[in-house]
Amino acid sequence: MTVSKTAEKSAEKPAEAARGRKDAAEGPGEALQLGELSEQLGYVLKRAQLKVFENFLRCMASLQLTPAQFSVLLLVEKNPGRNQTEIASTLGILRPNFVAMLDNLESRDLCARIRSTNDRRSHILVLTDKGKAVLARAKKLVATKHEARLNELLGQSNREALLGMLSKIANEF
Amino acid sequence: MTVSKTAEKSAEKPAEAARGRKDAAEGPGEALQLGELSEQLGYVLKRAQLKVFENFLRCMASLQLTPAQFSVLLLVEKNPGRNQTEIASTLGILRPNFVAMLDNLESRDLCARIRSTNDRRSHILVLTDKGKAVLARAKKLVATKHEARLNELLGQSNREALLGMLSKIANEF
DNA sequence: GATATTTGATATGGTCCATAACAATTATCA
DNA sequence: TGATAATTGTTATGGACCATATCAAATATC
Repeated sequence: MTVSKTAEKSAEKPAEAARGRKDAAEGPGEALQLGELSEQLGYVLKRAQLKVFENFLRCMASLQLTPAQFSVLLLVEKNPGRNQTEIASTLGILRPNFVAMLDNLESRDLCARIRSTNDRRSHILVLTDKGKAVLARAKKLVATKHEARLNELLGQSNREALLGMLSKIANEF
Repeated sequence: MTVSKTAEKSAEKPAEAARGRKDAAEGPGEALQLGELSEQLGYVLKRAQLKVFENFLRCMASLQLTPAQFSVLLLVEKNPGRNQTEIASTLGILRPNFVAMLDNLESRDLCARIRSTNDRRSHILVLTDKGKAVLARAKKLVATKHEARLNELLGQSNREALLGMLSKIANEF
């Protein structure tokens, strides 16, 4: 069995795992030198992203929503009446991979596919009432538990600066 | 056939893909609203990370090094004589998954496993001469093509601030 | 009306991540 | 000392995510 979406274990905390065994027996001085690694933006970026997702999953454990699912619900709420192709591609999800994702959300009655009358090929996406309610609760959890923790760690203005720089990288790099 | 590590196509540029088809026929106004999504740190963080890795792979195309492989070479160079468990866990790689990675690097004669004389269970890791040479070239490519581009985009001081905040998240979140 | 395109879907394969289990070796301690 | 436990590298395996090819139905194009 594997840990499902809501992973709790995460099996390897980078720095801590390296220590912890030999140290007790051989003394303190066995920690590896990260060296230039800690200056590599890609490396640190990846590490930070994993931590943030991990925390997001913990905060959302009660609602069982992954970051990707949360983003779909947000986007459908903001843009009701769009079809699968539009929603998927805006999120960078390939259409084939979006099918199973929607199957999941639809089976949990969070969103619904509706055959379009204009174009009977496409499925219009909308949130169900339950979907809207769950999303509302999810937003609150994210705001009070997740983003709040980041503000606490970085400070409000730093957090905004960080967001700005990341957006710049995401859009202009 | 799939595109190997050095992906060039990347199949879905989030925002651009959504437009591009209907637009030409139906006019401009069909872009989806990202809404609160663009304020979600996790979302933007993930997007930025993908862009950075993508650029890294392009810069390293001539050396065929992935970010993960680069990090292994860097760490082994900085900490010669450590065994697989130590190197892997410092990088957050699980030992079983590290085996194939080392098989690859070793088959390309970039690093070598040496049976330890102290503990004949463990394999000491070192860079080969070729490994050192390749790593040196890799560092130059990263500095001149990859990190330079980031400096250009963000500015030196912003880039450092970004790195600091990401480190904080990676270590203290 | 013949041909091409788009949409949602299926099948499939690759990569990465995580767990269980094993043989060889070493550590522990009764 | 010798039985038991723990560690190292490894294999096997399965899940999650990503990417491509292909399909039938519907629509667009010419």
